[in-house]
Amino acid sequence: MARSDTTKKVTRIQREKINVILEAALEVFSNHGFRGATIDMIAKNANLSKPNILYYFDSKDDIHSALLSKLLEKWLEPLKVISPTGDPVEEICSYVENKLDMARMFPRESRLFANEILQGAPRMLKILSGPLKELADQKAEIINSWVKAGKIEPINPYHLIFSIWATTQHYADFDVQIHAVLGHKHNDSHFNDARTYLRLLFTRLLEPKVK
Amino acid sequence: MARSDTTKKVTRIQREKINVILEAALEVFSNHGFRGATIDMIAKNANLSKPNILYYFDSKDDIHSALLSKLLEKWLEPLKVISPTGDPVEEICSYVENKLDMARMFPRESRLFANEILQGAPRMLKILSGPLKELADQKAEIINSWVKAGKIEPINPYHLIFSIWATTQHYADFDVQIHAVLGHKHNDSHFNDARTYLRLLFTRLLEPKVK
DNA sequence: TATAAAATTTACCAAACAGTCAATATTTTA
DNA sequence: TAAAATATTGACTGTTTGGTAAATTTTATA
Repeated sequence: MARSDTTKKVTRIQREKINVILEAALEVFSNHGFRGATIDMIAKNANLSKPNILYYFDSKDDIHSALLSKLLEKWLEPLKVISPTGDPVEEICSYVENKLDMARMFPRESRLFANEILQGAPRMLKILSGPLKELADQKAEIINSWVKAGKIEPINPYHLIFSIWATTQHYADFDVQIHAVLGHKHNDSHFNDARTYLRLLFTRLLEPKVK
Repeated sequence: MARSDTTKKVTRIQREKINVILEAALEVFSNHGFRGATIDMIAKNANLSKPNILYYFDSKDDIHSALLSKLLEKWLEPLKVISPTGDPVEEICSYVENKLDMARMFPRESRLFANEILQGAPRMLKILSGPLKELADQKAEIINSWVKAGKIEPINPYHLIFSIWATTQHYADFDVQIHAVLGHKHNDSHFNDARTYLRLLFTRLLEPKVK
């Protein structure tokens, strides 16, 4: 068991080094996937020796799990914020913008997530069919109530959610492709266009047609 | 150099075994990524021995490359089909449906692609910024001409294309998540809902508003 | 500042893995 | 059907990698 897992109090050094390791691991795992990452790569990135890494974490798996659970809360937060009392179209568009902001500001987290799902989510299946599903169900119900009240056009709420996830995370996960197609490198300027485009996309979808 | 690469003619057995190997490799690479896959896994899947695999392909890399280049043509085909002379909204919606069909029928190919892009496309960058960019540029121009002619509402053509890629491939790449959230397993029934939803999404976006 | 606790490192091990090679078996063809 | 070409395999090699153990250094504390 890793030093930091005992019941004894956490030292200053432990706190610092654990953060350094997780930061380095996020970099490595998000760029290479779980199997493509090596403890040595993480160690090099963290300026620590491999055994030193394993002094703080029991195993490679352990580091990866720590990252995933740390990530989850942050990842679900924007969806939680959707409120049944707000203006429907604005609630959805704000959600889209929040997710897009996360893709821009936390692309490594997005790719860590994508890597995990892509490989069949071996370490996350329970979370997906537990907390994530429950949250999605809850928000789908809100969306349905908006449809019933005639506040937005009728749509399938689950597929609406999927399309929001897909379109926003795409800018982080497929970043390389986007830069290749747009033909410019090393800047985020396309995020402005993306925001405008996505707002239009979802506004047109949802806004009730005037009769 | 692998036996099959010589200039001599390809035998029946070579043709058959190469197909068996590529099929097995697609299964393994798409589920585990390049680094997560092993030649042994491919061999087991193909009912061949590891050295036998390496009799037909020089290396693991070689198998992977063969898969990627085989995939590319099939992957770009639906985009090529978009024609400037057709009805704009229908052309786009058909493209969406074709891409969605591919996600349903060739999820492994989609994941192989996603894995590659997610890791920074080390073996595909040139194709992305070459043929893919050119094709995207060409289609973006068509879309722009439709906008100028007032046949569709003004939108950024590149981000339209990105959102089509994102929303359709999502059903293959994030399959596990979708099944977890929808709470049913082992069937494709949600693809019907997805088709309806996506058609609505892009129709509402593009259809010129009656004034 | 002496001692105990925590942190770090050097030198390892064993398993997994990509790839080789020589021997053997099978298929083709003359 | 015999010789030649092709296909397959078992046994192997060197390397990478996750992880360990024991010794050493650094930090905290009494």
